[in-house]
Amino acid sequence: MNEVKKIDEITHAEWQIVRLIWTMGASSSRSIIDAVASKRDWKESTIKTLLGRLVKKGLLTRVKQGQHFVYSSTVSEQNAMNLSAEELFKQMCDMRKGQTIMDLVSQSKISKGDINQLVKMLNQKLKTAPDKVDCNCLPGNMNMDCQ
Amino acid sequence: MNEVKKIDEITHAEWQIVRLIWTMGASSSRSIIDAVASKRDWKESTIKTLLGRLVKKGLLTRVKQGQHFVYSSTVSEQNAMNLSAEELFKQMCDMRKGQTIMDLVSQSKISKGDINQLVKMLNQKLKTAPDKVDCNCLPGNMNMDCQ
DNA sequence: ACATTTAATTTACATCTGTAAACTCAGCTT
DNA sequence: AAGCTGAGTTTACAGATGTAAATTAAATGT
Repeated sequence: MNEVKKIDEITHAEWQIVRLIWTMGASSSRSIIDAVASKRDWKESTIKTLLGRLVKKGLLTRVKQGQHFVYSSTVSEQNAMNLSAEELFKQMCDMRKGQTIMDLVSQSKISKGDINQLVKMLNQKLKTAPDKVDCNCLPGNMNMDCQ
Repeated sequence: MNEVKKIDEITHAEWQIVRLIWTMGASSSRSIIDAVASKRDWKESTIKTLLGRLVKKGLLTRVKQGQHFVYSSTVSEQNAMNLSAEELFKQMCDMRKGQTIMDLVSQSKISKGDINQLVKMLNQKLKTAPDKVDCNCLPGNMNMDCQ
């Protein structure tokens, strides 16, 4: 059930674009350009280049819709977010991930519902949690597999 | 009290290097090269280039120690991890961060101590948590400020 | 049909990344 | 003193990224 295609790294500039598409749903380059341009002053060209690259990366697909194309994303926003976060975490020290998660929790707006789920999951996790997680930053146990 | 210098993005290759330094403490390029080479088959040159770039980025400093240099990091590992995670989160949709944190929690080894802290913080946070966090992916409320 | 508008494709170009060879300079050997 | 060594510096080079102008092709107006 985990049909998670390995997402090619999403760059800063690209996030701006895909987020719009996730939220607006399938869209023409026109509406994307307008949406982006209203906030970021990127030239049309720039946005088109980005759209092209995203298609090439496989993060977006497009279908001819009359004269222009309609772009839609191939991965859900939640999936992309999770994968990107996991990707970042993979290259960091195991021992300190708990604290980094603390930091994220403290900095993020989280709904009551999500908080409750989190607490539930954590309590579950607590049952089998180790007293201490070892640092894995030295070669041999380092995750150098990423990338 | 938050003397957090804005960390220049740390790249994949660079993480490998800094993690060693964080763990081994101040080290000569020799020991870094040996440590890395034992796992990754990067040429000495490569590692030297990376060290140089890290110094230029301000993530490492070095002091002449006899004939060679000793490198040490200017930011703590925890700090770097937190900032990098925050950086990534900044460009993502507010509404779904809770779930992404869930995902991270589910994928990460976390010690009992950290879990307890997390639960505590979450329970605290619950008191003032919103029922729903709004999506901020459309221009106007999107965080396009990053970078 | 011809000019104009729109959209997509190609080309551009500086900087950053991954990866490394070549070169240089201060000591160490002999 | 002359060469070897270890460590740092410079140069290299392809692919990724941010940013966009130029070009081509299709659609529409008149």
